[in-house]
Amino acid sequence: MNGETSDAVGAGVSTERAEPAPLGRRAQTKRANRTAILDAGRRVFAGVGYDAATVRDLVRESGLSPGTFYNYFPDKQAVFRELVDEILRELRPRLVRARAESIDAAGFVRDAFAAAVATLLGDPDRFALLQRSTSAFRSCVFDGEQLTLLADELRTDLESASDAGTLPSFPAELMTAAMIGTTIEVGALGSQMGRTPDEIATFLGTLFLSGMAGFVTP
Amino acid sequence: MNGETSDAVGAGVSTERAEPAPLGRRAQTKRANRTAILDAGRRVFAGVGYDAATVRDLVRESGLSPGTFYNYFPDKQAVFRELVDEILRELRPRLVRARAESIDAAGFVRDAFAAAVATLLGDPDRFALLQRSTSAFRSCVFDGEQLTLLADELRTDLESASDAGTLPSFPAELMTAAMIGTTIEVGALGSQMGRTPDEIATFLGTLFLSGMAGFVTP
DNA sequence: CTCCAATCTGACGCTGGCGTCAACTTTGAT
DNA sequence: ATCAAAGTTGACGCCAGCGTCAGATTGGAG
Repeated sequence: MNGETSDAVGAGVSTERAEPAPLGRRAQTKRANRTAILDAGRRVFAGVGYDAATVRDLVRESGLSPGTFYNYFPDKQAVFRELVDEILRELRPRLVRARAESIDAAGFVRDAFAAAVATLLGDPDRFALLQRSTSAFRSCVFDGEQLTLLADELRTDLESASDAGTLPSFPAELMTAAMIGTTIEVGALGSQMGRTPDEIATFLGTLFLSGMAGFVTP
Repeated sequence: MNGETSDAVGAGVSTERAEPAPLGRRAQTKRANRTAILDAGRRVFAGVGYDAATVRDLVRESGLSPGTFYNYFPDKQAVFRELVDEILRELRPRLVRARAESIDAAGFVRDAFAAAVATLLGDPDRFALLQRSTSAFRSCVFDGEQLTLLADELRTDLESASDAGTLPSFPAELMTAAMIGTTIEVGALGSQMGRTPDEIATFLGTLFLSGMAGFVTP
């Protein structure tokens, strides 16, 4: 609890470092509370689904009180959004990496699905959230910026692959929609019927890879 | 579930004919009220979506009163279920016909998607309902018997086509899930981005037809 | 140690939607 | 024309969940 108040000293330092715990008790609980609410969100949304969940559920589960909740988030949607954003922020770089590391189009398609499925279905709570709140997930996802970015990146990749002749030419927007939508859909249904993430990813990869081949090149 | 009370009279007649209006005033309003509620449901669900809709909305829109509503349906879910069932009851025979009339696997796949898309997206209210209540639609659909039947028929067809060698062999359950899910998904997203039902159906047909080819035959 | 500001708390009032039911209207049989 | 049964009506009581705010608590600067 000091580090920075002594301005003379910190002059050139600080702003970058966040590690050595210059965290005051205040900031600590603040962080802890926020985390508690988000954790509660993960559990509650995974448990009863977004629609059925109430702010009170989150409050109860977080161990805080209603007033405090509203100090951190304006409503349950904000919590949900944050959770979804978190997932997408994790997914995006994974997809970028899958693209960068794969040598051909086939590899890219397969690896991208593998990354997506791993990210979305890897963790049990996340999986449950996806299963029980598909629609909320979808609408949150579609008006947030993360998915727009993700979809843009994907579409761009698809288009440049098409242009380069590596992949045939198809309606990129529809294909993007299909890939994202089908992943969510088959992910949920597939795991409901007991398929492993690997099986699901392989299935999706095969389906889309060949599916794309069905479109005539320009 | 009605029209039979006039047992003495109808002796030889009735059950088949519904036209000549042997309908008492009583039965007439009964039918009219039920219809009014279902119509209200179509409009309301299409307008604000299932989750946001309230029984009061249905009541208001139908022009009846709360008490009357509860004479016909126990809650809004029952109304929604009925509407969904209606759609599926229409879809099922269309799919059967598509299969019967098509000469090869390619035709079957394309025609089936065309039929599905036409049924689901043909009517504006239906389209809106699908767009705004995807999740409710999905869950209603998945615990109702109609989709089970539909999915079973589809899976059976796919499996026998696989066995006959007309189509390659693939995980039929996953493929079924993918086809149904992707249709809903791409249908909603595609129409949101202004694609016509035809374009959507063609896209889906092409994607899946070639997609299936990617799986090795046994 | 003192004290202000930041933060937490939970009881409170409010809203909106739910399902009911006693009173009323309509139907159709006699 | 009469009347019982069927059906309709909407005001009513109820309750879950919301967001707030006055007062209690806590952190940390002096």
